[in-house]
Amino acid sequence: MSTIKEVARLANVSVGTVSHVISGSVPVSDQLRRRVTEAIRALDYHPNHIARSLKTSRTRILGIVVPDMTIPFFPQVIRGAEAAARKRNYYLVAVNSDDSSNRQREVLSLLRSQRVDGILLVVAAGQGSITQITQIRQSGIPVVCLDRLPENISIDSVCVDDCAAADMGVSHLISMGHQRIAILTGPLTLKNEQDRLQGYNNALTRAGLAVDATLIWEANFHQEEITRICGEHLRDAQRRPAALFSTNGVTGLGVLKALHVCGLNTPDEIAFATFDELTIEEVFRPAITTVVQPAYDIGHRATDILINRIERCMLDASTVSIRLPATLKIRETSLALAHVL
Amino acid sequence: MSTIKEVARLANVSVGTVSHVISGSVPVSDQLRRRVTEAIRALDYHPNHIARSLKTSRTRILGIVVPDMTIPFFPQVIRGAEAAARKRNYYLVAVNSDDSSNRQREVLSLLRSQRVDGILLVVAAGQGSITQITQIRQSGIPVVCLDRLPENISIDSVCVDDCAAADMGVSHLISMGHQRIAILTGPLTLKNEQDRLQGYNNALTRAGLAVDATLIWEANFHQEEITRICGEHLRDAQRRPAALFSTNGVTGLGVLKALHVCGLNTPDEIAFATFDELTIEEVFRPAITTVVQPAYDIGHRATDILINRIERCMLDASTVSIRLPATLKIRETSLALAHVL
DNA sequence: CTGTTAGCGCATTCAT
DNA sequence: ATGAATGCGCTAACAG
Repeated sequence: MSTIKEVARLANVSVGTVSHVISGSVPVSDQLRRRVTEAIRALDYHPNHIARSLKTSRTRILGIVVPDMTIPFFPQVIRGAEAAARKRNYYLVAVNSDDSSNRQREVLSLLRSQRVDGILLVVAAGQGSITQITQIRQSGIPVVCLDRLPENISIDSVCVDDCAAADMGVSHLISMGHQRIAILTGPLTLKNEQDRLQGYNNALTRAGLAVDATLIWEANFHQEEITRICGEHLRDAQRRPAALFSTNGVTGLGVLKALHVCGLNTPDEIAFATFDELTIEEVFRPAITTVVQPAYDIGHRATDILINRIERCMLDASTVSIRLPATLKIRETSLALAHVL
Repeated sequence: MSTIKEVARLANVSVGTVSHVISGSVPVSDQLRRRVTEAIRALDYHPNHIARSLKTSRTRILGIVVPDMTIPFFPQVIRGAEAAARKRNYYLVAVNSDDSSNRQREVLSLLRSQRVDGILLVVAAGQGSITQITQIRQSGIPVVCLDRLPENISIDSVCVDDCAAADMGVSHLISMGHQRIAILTGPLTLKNEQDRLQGYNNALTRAGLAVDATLIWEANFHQEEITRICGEHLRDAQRRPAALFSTNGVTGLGVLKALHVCGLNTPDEIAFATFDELTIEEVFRPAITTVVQPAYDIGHRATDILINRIERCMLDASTVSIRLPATLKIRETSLALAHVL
């Protein structure tokens, strides 16, 4: 790897001049500029960002931490963030936290050690995120939270309007004639899961339906457990709800697996709607009624806010909390039951 | 952000000593060690990797470049790579190339400028990758190619045994009684698409079936175009094949969309098998017969080889080419046609 | 075992 | 408009 010094020697100028033509911050005569660019090409010179960052203490790199990139929602968020970063001349690196607070601590530490200019964070499900976030911010690195918001901390954030989105989905099920509607949530330690549950409550209440605690099923993010938990509730035909709403893609998939295990058909035997697209609805059956989050936009907006913070355009602005609307895609699984019609 | 100097001052030792306790490479007395670790905690000190790397010219960071993280195959590869990297105390950052040679040049340049210790590359579909790879290797950064292999260059690589995998899928269709079998490929400029086509040819030939050029359909990676191309071929009922094999997940999805547009049912009107899982087969219909690649393993193996190269365990070893076997998941879409039975 | 110091590659004053 | 010199934070050699 050639250095700026070698370029300077070949072009027969000083390192300062090379630096100037690269940064463009100081005028350089055409002749020297040409000599320098030629030398750069000849040596296949790539400026050492490491050295540059050590000097400037800025890396133009953003980090994004997500629980698990194999959950389809997150790559979309990342793509949105990447696009926004690119537009403003930043790069984005993505890492997984495995939804583990400990691993999250590790990757955040990595990002700090790498001196990324800012961090986009989808917090892990466990405890301890607040301390981690506080430390990072104290060290001067801006953090924006996406999708999942930590509680008891004032921080820039971008996510869907969870309460309204769940309300919309459940209200739709109600409008299709269903009354006994169950909800399968992720861990309720997560604020956004709580909010989605709240939306469910709101929708029922507004429709004059009683909220039945036995129809609120809390799960986690482990596929087998979700399926087991859901299956247990569905087994008893007497108690079985007319419709089921799940608050995220992972639990949604668990619902489908549980229905499959129990030999239940949707929508004939039970209606179903979920947060997050589970598959390509055009070509696969059942076509699932879905509350679709603007994943790309969430990533994009969050990144814009983050870069604003970094570049001090928003130094004294108070916390920004963006709540984006979700979209309801009505499909087959929420059709009214035959015997209700 | 505190520095090693501040830690040294607070612990009342020299910076050298602090460095020694952090690296563990040089013995330090228990007393000083304790003082130092306390100071580190007190100051919430995070070593500046930037400065360290400038000194050591090693970053312990690996980069992986994939065409598009939203294609489910790639996150799995990345996870495998991440796990392998973590085991050997490296970190992994992932970036997208958008399957564009130009963008690939940009991100590779970024990775070089960041001085990553090694690069995992799934080459973009267009031309120009070879020059890019050659330059990187000349600069001393090891590169391992995954999934897609560039031609005319000797380089470490890990991918599925494309020819055998396609052969397996097509042979299965033949064994189900199909004779007129079409293949929908991605761009044949890609070596692995060529190999998969070769596997198709081999399977037909071995079965004594003629290879019909009008049944070889070449597409690209653009969803709408794939659907259009496939739809055009399927429209004519006279010429329609009995079965269709697609060589990757993106074209596979295009097939399903085209079938949907044409109102064709699989397997009743046309059998179908594809490379790569398109959805969660347990719960969605149609359940598609699939050639499943060991995506996680591909990432894992490639990363191991890369780190071996980096750490010189394999300095003079010749090029390593790993070919992993695929698995055939036989499901509904490849059932024999009713009128054939 | 512990302290001192040179220098990694670059951006940035400050001279000229 | 160009060049020379300084130091970012750290590691590794060396000295003690």
